[in-house]
Amino acid sequence: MFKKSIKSLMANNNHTLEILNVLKEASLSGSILDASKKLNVSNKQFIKVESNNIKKLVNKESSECSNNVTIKFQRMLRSNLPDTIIKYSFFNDSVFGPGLIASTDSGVCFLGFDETANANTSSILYKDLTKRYFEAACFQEESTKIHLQIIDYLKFEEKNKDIDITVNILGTDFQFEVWKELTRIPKNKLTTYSKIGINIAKPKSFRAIGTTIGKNPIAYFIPCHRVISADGNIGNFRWGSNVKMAMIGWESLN
DNA sequence: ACCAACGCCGTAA
DNA sequence: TTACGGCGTTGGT
Repeated sequence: MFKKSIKSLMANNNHTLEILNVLKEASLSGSILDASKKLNVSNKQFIKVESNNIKKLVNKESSECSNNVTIKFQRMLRSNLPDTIIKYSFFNDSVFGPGLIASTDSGVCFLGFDETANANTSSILYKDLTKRYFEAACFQEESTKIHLQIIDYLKFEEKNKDIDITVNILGTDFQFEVWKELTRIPKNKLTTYSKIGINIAKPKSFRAIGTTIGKNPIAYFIPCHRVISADGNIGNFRWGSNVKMAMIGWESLN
């Protein structure tokens, strides 16, 4: 169904709204990630969004659309990690594809996606988790309540559902400052790396902000996908531009 | 403690 | 498109 639309997009010079229409069609058939993959893989242009439309999104007045996600930050100390147990679960059926979620007794410590549908212990996700918290003991545990709740949420079967999540993560002062700032970006709005810098009173730190956002341990809920390049390109994304595009597209529709 | 290298950048040419 | 400045973090001495 959306294959046809994608072809016509390739013929024209596609713009954001057209891309989003394709994503919309795709989401109706339950495969927004597949559509994003096709958009991205077939033509690099498809991840470049047209400047007027992106301007609209970036400069959109907040917040006619409020967040329905509330994040509480619980700081993890590296020195406690040897005594920490981390439980992790793989999942396969979120709107944004397969992924990995992990938590300690105090909160969620990791959430990532893998567009290559390779969510298992040989995946980049598992390597990231175990490298990040290498001192801790990690166990696979599929029935962890918070995991089930979040995996269920990521199917988005219920519209505009509220959710509160406590995250228990490792980071420097600067990193926490940046990640907290991300949670202040309203849903359905985009911003840029440099604007984040201005907001945290470090206007020249945009390069470091990119690095920090790339280390965001909790994908989607700490919404690093809402940050794009100042030139209107969608920018990079640790879990792949396809997933980023899918998230932006999804939020613009919901 | 020091320094080099790196990364979801920005912008000038 | 390319090049380079600038900024925190990291991993090597």
